[in-house]
Amino acid sequence: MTADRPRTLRDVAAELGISAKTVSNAFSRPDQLSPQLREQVLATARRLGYPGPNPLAAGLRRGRVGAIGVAYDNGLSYAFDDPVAVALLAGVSAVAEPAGAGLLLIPGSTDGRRRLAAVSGAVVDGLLVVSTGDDDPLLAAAVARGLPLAVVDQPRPDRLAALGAPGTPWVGVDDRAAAAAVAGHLLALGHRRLAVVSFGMHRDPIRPGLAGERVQAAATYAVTRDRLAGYRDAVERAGLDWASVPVWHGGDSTPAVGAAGAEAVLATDPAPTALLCLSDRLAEGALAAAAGRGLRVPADLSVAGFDDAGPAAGLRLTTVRQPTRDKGGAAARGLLDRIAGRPAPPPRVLPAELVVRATTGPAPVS
Amino acid sequence: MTADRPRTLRDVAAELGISAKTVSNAFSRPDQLSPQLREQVLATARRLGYPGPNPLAAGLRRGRVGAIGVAYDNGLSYAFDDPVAVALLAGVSAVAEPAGAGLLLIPGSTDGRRRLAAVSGAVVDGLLVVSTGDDDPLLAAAVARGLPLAVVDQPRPDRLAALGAPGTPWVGVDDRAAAAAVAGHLLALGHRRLAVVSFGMHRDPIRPGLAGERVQAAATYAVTRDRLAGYRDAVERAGLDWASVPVWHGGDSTPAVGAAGAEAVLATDPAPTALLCLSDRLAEGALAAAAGRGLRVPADLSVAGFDDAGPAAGLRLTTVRQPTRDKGGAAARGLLDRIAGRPAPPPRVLPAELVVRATTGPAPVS
DNA sequence: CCTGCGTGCTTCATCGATGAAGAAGACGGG
DNA sequence: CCCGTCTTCTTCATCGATGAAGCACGCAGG
Repeated sequence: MTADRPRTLRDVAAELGISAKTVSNAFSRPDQLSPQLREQVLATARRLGYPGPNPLAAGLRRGRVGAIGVAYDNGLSYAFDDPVAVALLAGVSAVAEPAGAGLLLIPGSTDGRRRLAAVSGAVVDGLLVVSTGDDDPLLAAAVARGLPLAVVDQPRPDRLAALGAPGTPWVGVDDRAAAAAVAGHLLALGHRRLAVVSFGMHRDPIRPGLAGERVQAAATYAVTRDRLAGYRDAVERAGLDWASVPVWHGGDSTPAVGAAGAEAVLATDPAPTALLCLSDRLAEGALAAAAGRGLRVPADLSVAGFDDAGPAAGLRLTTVRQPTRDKGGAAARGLLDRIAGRPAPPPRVLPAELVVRATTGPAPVS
Repeated sequence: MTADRPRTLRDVAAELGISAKTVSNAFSRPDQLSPQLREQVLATARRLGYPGPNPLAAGLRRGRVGAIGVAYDNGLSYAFDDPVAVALLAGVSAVAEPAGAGLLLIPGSTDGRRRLAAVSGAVVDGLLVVSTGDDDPLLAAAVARGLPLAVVDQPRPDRLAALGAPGTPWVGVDDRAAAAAVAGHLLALGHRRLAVVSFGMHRDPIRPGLAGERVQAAATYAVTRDRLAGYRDAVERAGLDWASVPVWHGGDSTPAVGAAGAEAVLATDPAPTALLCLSDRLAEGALAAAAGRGLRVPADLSVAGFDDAGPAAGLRLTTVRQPTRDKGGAAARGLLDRIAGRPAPPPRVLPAELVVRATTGPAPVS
């Protein structure tokens, strides 16, 4: 039996009585040695069961490993359940794959320490940070790595500069304008009693409930903040008082949370005639809650979402279409540019548009 | 200005006049030095902008990088579009994440060389190979790495043993029995003219069309082979001739391919009254094709899928429910076991069950 | 015949960290 | 007062490869 210790370059070199470097060249730089010797080296490698240069060692020496890391605000497991996250990853991989780059999905964790350790310890050439809060230490850890970085959605470019990462490729949409558009749509339909169902405003878990203006302004998620600001813009433009609009916020962007939020705001008095949900998944839950209460949509209640992902079309949901896939692609491209030493592209605001479907209609004549 | 060269352990050590090893310990083994010194080290590290031990170098020395690789038969980009693949990844990540392991999605490529290079060069502690053909060099490359391995669906355990990887954790379902169950269901409904719409039988792209028994038997995808064998079992058990059942095969598992396949088999004479699709996505396309032809489902045509993933429930599709997510989870667990040096779990056949919904019904009385 | 250059291979240092083993001082027990 | 043990830190070798530079040889040109 042969020794079962993993083989190295030196083993192959020793077997043939040549230098290790030549064996290395046989694998990595075929032009550096004669074809005959190369064949001989490869044959010997096969015979000895040498799997080719250890990528880890090669990576250390070369300073490249051929992978980009994706750090997601929430955990991975959550990411795969969220159509928006999946679409984003699809966009990232569509760009990374042809470039030959692997995608390292960095594990999240409820334990903050481990969460950061995963970022610090990721074996990658660059990091793609997706949608984190303004003060998330995850981002600080990413910046600390000193690796090329790219950011999707949040924090915003100005915040990135403040965090010591100016010139970081950034991709997002104009959340504020888009939110104003949906709200404006509902107001134009005659709705005067709106309510908002939002996901979390801060990373830290909160007790779900109504959020006053103070809480809203203090939201560390820029996306949340801006969408709320957009709703507010439209509401005030219509001459209404933002303070009279109940804004409920819960945890993650899931149907369950959306349902809970809808229940909560529908219980307020006077009851709203239209719900502005910060995501389609929340809207999905809101629709379920409405159905549970026997409310007809849109006759009794209008519901609007945000994202236009996953089942939005199937639910005939009025929402904002975000080019989620493109966001991933553009961010990946920006990151790969930085890795290759090319200049960082400027922050990129992709278009978002209102998509009116069947879940919004004229306000009921109460 | 400080020099912008990345800092290393030695820089920090030199700054404090202590050994590099002590700095290393400050980060990795806090119990090995006094708390005061540790604080001092960390503070100095912060001050110098040292991002903590280089994961690559640490990985090389330790022989661990904290990530598992996922190699998918088709490319990544495709994977994110396929609900089955996404569910599988969700299962994998649900297990990997709490274990603190990252998920490296290995890029595919149309270029065979690069495809293999990506596997050979992946910086991981183990490889999860998902659903490859029996003779796919990808698998050989994975085996050659000498890393812990786990396989989902195919190749089957016997084939793995033949490839020099006996004892590899394997997870799948009994495709043959499950396929026999769907086909049996249709036969019990009185259908006598069945047709099959299949995805590819080999990795190499083929011209879509009808596949004779010879081609079927030569399929290098074990899953395809077994599902066809299952259909055949049921057909012959019902006293029918398998050779009279048109079996169409195309490329990927997509609605477009399914629609093309449905068109093709519906054009045969006598036209089938029931379609057996090898996946839900194919079935999705088949339903669209049927609608396009003005066929009522299931009055005029019954359609059955396989997987019970994604929109199957929404489409009210009769199908086979596979525990896709659990497959991913079990495979990941098996792989992590191997990485941790624990014995490999035996091959695991998870349950699959027929789910009858609204797309299958009694054969039309022609 | 000498110079100059390209080919093919080697030597050496290095990438950045960590395991194993060891030394210096502190401390407690007999 | 001495010895053993613990704590705290150090030294040394090593993980497996590759960039840079160098050496030897062959061949063409003057």
